[in-house]
Formats: sequence, C-alpha cells, structure tokens
Amino acid sequence: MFRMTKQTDYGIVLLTRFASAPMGQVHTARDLSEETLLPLPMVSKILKVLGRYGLLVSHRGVKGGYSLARRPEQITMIDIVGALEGPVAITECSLERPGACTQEPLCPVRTHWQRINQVVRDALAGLTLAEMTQPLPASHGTRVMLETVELSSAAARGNGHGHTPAPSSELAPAALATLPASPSPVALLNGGC
Amino acid sequence: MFRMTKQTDYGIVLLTRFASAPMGQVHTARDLSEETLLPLPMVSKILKVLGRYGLLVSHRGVKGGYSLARRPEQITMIDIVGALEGPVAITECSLERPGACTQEPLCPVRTHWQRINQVVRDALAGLTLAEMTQPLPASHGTRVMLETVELSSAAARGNGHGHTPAPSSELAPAALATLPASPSPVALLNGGC
DNA sequence: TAATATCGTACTGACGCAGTGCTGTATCGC
DNA sequence: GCGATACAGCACTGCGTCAGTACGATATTA
Ligand code: FES
Ligand code: FES
Repeated sequence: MFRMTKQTDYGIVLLTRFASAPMGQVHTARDLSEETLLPLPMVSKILKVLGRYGLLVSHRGVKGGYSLARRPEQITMIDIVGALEGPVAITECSLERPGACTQEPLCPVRTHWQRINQVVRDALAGLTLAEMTQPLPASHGTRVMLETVELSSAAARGNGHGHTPAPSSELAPAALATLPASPSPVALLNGGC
Repeated sequence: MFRMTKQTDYGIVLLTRFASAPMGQVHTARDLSEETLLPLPMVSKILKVLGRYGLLVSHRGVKGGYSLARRPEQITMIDIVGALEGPVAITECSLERPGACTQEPLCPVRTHWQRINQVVRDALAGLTLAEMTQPLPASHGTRVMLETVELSSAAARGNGHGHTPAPSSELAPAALATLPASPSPVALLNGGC
C-alpha cells in the first residue's frame, strides 16, 4: 500500500538534480537522462508534466531545456507528488470535490479518513525539495512531529507479519550522485528508497 | 496516489460490522454478504485473509463463521491495512527488511522517506476500529495531531491543480447501515469515503 | 453419514502503469 | 531564410496488479 509510482520516483530524482545545481540553470532532457541513467523518453515525459504543473519552466529551441520555476526551498513533496500522481487522497471522496458523494452527511467513517488524509498531506507538505538534497536533516527547519497519544492497542500488537518475502529482484540501484557511470541501468530510488 | 485497494475498503466495511455487533458474535460470510451487499466470494476471500492474520478467528463447520479476535479498541487501521495490503511503506526499501538495499549508507533521501512513512504508519496506528464505528470522534481517546511548523513554501503555492476531472462513474454507493435493502449493488466506502 | 461453512489455491478479465514513437512547434545559430 | 535543436502533445503497446470467480478439500455439527 501507499507505494508511489515510478514516475514520481523518477521525478524526485530529476528534481533533486535541479536542486543540486545553481538556481536558474537550464538542463536538457538528454543531459538529465545521461546523468541519472533513466531512459530519455521517460525523462522527457516527466519533465513535460512537471513543466505543465508549474514546477519547471521550459525553454524551447536550441539551447533550451528546463529550469526550476521556484527555489528548492519553496517546492514541497506534495507539489511533486500532486503533479505526477494527481491529488493526494487515500479514497475517492475524501477531500477534493466536496459534494461529489451523496453520502457525505451520513457516512460514518468519512471524517476519520479525512484526518488520515490530512496527516499524509501535511507530512508531504512539510518536506521541501531543498531538504531532500541534504543527506542528514537532523532537525532544523521543517519538523513533522506526530503525537500518537495514549492508546491501549499500540502496545498489544504482535502478529507475525510474515508476508510474502518480496521478490528481491531489481534491488541495488546505482547511487544517485556518487557513481555517474555505474553499470547499473538506472539510478533511482524506487526499489531503492 | 495513496489510493487503497477495494479489498481493504471492503475489509474495513466488514470489520465495522463485527465491531458494531456484540463482542464474540459469530458472523458467517453469507450473512455479511447480504448485509453489506458485497459479493459473497469477495467477502469470503477477505475474511479468510483477516483470519490468517489474526484479526478474526474462524469457526469451521456447521454454525461456524468468523468472530473478532480482539476487542475493537485493540484493532488499529494499520493492522487492517497491513493484513490486506502488506506492510505499509511508500517505497520498497524504506522500513521493513533493513539491509535489503545496498545503498542504505549512501542514499541521501532514505531518511526523509522513512520520516514520511513513519507519519503515515503512526496515523494509521492511532485510529482504532472502535473509533471507525462512531460517526463523530470529536477529540476523545486517540488524537492524531500533526505539527506542521513554520515553512515558507506552505503558503507560496497556487498551481491550478486542474487535473483530470475524475470519471464520476460509480459514485454514490448505498449507505452503510441505514439502507440495508438499497437497490445499489454495493454498499461500501471506496468511490465513497 | 449428511449438511454446513471455512480453507486453499488456481484461474480469468479489466484496468492502470511503464515505456515507446511520431508529428508538430518554437527558438537559436548560420 | 534555413536547418538544427529541443520541447509539446498525443497515441499506442506490453505488462503487472487488482477484482472477481470457481472448485475441491477439510473440519464441525446434527
Ligand atoms: S535506502 Fe535503498 S536506495 Fe535509498
Ligand atoms: S463521504 Fe462518500 S461514502 Fe463517505
């Protein structure tokens, strides 16, 4: 559950490249593809979407490319995820489009889901692209703190969770910035954090 | 993003039926199917999984069925979601199976994802099945509070978000407990909260 | 023994995602 | 102006996962 798509994964990798470079620098899809070892069509496709949503600005023609529309400190994860995967919502009629569901006044669990949704959204909104480029955040700047209050069930849980042992294929992607010429075909974080 | 599967949705609906009934009551898959208007094979399948993961206990043979293994206050959303969808993790190598990814010491963004993951997990762990059955939680018992601290980006966001307008099909499911004989084929919360 | 109801697994169709390809258009350098 | 570059937009194709179905086996009760 809650697994993000590869597009989003790739998008974050690409945006971290932008954030690491000087502000305003123009990157072409081809260059980014070579740096990240991601297939060029996918890079182009993702940059297109990010441009459409205002996270990147496109420069057409020769010497064109993409550059960050805002400073990395002003781009949050919810912007990126929202652009590449649509509005962040666990269920259909939780936030967004209020009134789309006719059961809103009656529905007994809607408020609970909204709360969960809000927690997720706040967590994503509290993490900026600038922070993603720094390996160790420690605890400066944004802090996402969750207060889980006293609850008996929190301790009384011991199920084995012996789930499917995971295919273990496509593990070990190349490092992001340390091995630009790695033999591994892709350098990303999914199947990989 | 973050949309849960229908199995989980159905599972929550079914479990709320258990939670609403007296503790220890035995429900058959057939009865639950008729009450919730969900297809019997799916109900059977889901109950089976929930039984395997220790949330329900099964009673075989004539007069058999399923009953809650623990009190509703001791079953959290993360138990349900974890049983029906596997471990809650946004990405592959975030939590669970440490060491599976060889890039852990180098990966610059792993800690951030772990933080997001933890927020989601805590949010789900802080919501019990007993609370899901009560329409208005107000703020007693568990409280999931998120501190989003000062952050410039939180305000500087105004992209249109004019996403795909949603197919708007399969809206408006029947109410959960109020209309047991609704003409609508299913009574659930997905496509619905 | 017969009836009931779960258990386990395997199968099939549908949908969304990952990835590819092509045509069009705007900009720069000559 | 002309060609090269690089983005814009759309349409298409595999493939994996999910939703739903089916069937035989097993355990319990009457
Ligand atoms: S921990 Fe696996 S790639 Fe970051
Ligand atoms: S608000 Fe849509 S079913 Fe609950």
